[in-house]
Amino acid sequence: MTFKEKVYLLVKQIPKGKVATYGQIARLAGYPKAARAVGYFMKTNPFTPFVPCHRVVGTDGSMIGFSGKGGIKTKKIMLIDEGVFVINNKVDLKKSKWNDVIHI
DNA sequence: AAAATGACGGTGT
DNA sequence: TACACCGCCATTT
Repeated sequence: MTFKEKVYLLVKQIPKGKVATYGQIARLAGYPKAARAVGYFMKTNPFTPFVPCHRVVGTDGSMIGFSGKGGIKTKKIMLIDEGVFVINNKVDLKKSKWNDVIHI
């Protein structure tokens, strides 16, 4: 199992209505500082329909990346459509972060 | 094999 | 709070 495959598996497990950060995926995959590599995998993901890369955002909820059609706007719409709280191009991680243990 | 690139993250100013 | 730098990893050239 390579780091790359772990990343894809983790991203595939992100439930609808939740999002994860690049750093979080990297950490779960075993390399806490490989966030950049994770982003690279999302960009060149060979399993586009199976890997919901639009559910992966920056550590502060910033919607970076997504070079697809419509760019950031499309990503934002998709997330909102799934029930994720999005405010000003940023995801409300307090409510929509995946694997967030703390819940008030 | 070495250097450059990129959908990042943390720290400093 | 916002911007700039440096460090990290995998991939590409």
